[in-house]
Amino acid sequence: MTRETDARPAPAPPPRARARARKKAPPAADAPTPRAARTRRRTRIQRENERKILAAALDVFSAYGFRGATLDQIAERAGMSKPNLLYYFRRKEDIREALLTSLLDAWLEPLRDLSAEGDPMREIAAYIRRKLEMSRDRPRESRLFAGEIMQGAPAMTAHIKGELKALVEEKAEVIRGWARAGKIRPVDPMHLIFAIWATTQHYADFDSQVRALLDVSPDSDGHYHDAARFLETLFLKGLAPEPDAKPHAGPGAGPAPRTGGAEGEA
Amino acid sequence: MTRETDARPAPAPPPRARARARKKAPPAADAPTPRAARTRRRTRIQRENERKILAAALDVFSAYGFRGATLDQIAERAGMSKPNLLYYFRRKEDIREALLTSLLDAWLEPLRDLSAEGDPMREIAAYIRRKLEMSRDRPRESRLFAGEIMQGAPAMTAHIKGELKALVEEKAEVIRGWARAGKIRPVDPMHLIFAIWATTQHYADFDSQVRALLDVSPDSDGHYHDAARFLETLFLKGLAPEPDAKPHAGPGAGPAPRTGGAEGEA
DNA sequence: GGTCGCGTTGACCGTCTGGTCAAAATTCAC
DNA sequence: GTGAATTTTGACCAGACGGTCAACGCGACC
Repeated sequence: MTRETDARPAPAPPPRARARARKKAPPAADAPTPRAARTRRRTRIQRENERKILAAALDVFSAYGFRGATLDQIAERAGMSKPNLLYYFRRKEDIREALLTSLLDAWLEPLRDLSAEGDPMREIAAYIRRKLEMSRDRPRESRLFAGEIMQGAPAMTAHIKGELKALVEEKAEVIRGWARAGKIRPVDPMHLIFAIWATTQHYADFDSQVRALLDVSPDSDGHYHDAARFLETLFLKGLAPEPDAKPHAGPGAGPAPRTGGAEGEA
Repeated sequence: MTRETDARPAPAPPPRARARARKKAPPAADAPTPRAARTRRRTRIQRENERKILAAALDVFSAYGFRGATLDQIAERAGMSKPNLLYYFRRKEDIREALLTSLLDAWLEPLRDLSAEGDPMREIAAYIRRKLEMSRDRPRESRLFAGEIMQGAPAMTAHIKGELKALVEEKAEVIRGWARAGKIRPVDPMHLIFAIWATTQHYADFDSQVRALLDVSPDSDGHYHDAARFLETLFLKGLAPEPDAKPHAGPGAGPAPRTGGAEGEA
């Protein structure tokens, strides 16, 4: 299976230069910009409608996936006609791009806040708590990203290999530092981060299953409390340094080996 | 957002009883069975082609999601024409159903093997190991189920509320028994199971992200070794009973409570 | 070697869907 | 108020997609 973007014969862009009498040459020939972006200045209406569209797209994409969502659905939910929607975003793909980009930053905020200065255990506990709150309060975002990545992240590889990777590596180094200092058990920080993502986002991404198995109604949040308790126990006890932990006094315990997470590993 | 199955205006089944001269009354009027199922006996060819179709569907559904997959794609991958495919499964939806049902059992096998008789820590470690191996060796299945559940599990609610729930509750009771016996830290067993699912399946479902962040090429499995080490540490240390754990001396604190099926459970 | 049920297919159909276009409606600065 | 710029829309389009149908193999058994 190829994976890749949406891979498929490709809808073959309708012969853009359709033979229909092209009265006046289009301003920018084949401009890939939506008409709205070609105005003198960014208007209030533009900002508002773009916001409405992205909000609607979040709803629809997160519920049905990119391919499963239709422009009509998004347009309706945004309270406008499809051609109008396409006045602001020339292609469905552009909506996806804009949506992902606009949400990614906020999504990574909790990890960004993980501070080398704080107490390791407290920092990790806070990170878990915040991630879990995000699953509870913003499940659509979680599912949106999950869906994207599951399809091979066609529209996100750049973000992942760029900002995300940089951030994750930075924080992995922080965690490694804590381990060297004997503040936490020496574990592979990358896999620790994955585990925190997986366990917390699980409650948003697989919400329907969680609720079915726990007998929680769709309008209750009760189980998040238990989840928080469990996860805090698991990670804090799982990461607590051994009682006899020795702060690794390596000769010039300088900058740790570059990532890979494999210290004495592999 | 409604969620539900694929929710949407519904493709309005093409007027089945199209006015085209209906020469002879159809055998079963409006039979919902594929033609292949109406033969006297199940032939070798039937078994073979159904297998091919389900194999192809697993590839395609897991890569593009149900809505994203097309019958043409599945047919091509199964090495047959679309009408031929529809000779074996009358509707796309039927393929989904058959596929999910045929895979669910094997998917739950590792949990089924979690035995009340074994040593708790060893049992849990084995479960994690097997789940991780499944992510590595059968990522398509993982993504297939993940995609289904993320969309609200339209075609799986029965399975989830039925077999899965029964199994999970049975095993939760086993874990509860271990906790009562002081063999593991007293934790919410449901959330423990979720955490194991989440952390292990993460490596299949979010494979593309994991590889990008870890710099692992698509044809390498190396990182699964580190993942296994990390997860084993996390869960075993996280669940290890406190040193001063007292085995909850119930009346006749004999051999660990039978467990097996749900004891005091619904 | 005929025949009868199983298996396969090319040609189609109706609908959906992403996207276009020309023109009408609205807004806004002056 | 008015004219230019911006916004909105109804009517369309072409390709994709799920599904149907009549008819044509085909092979196994007599």
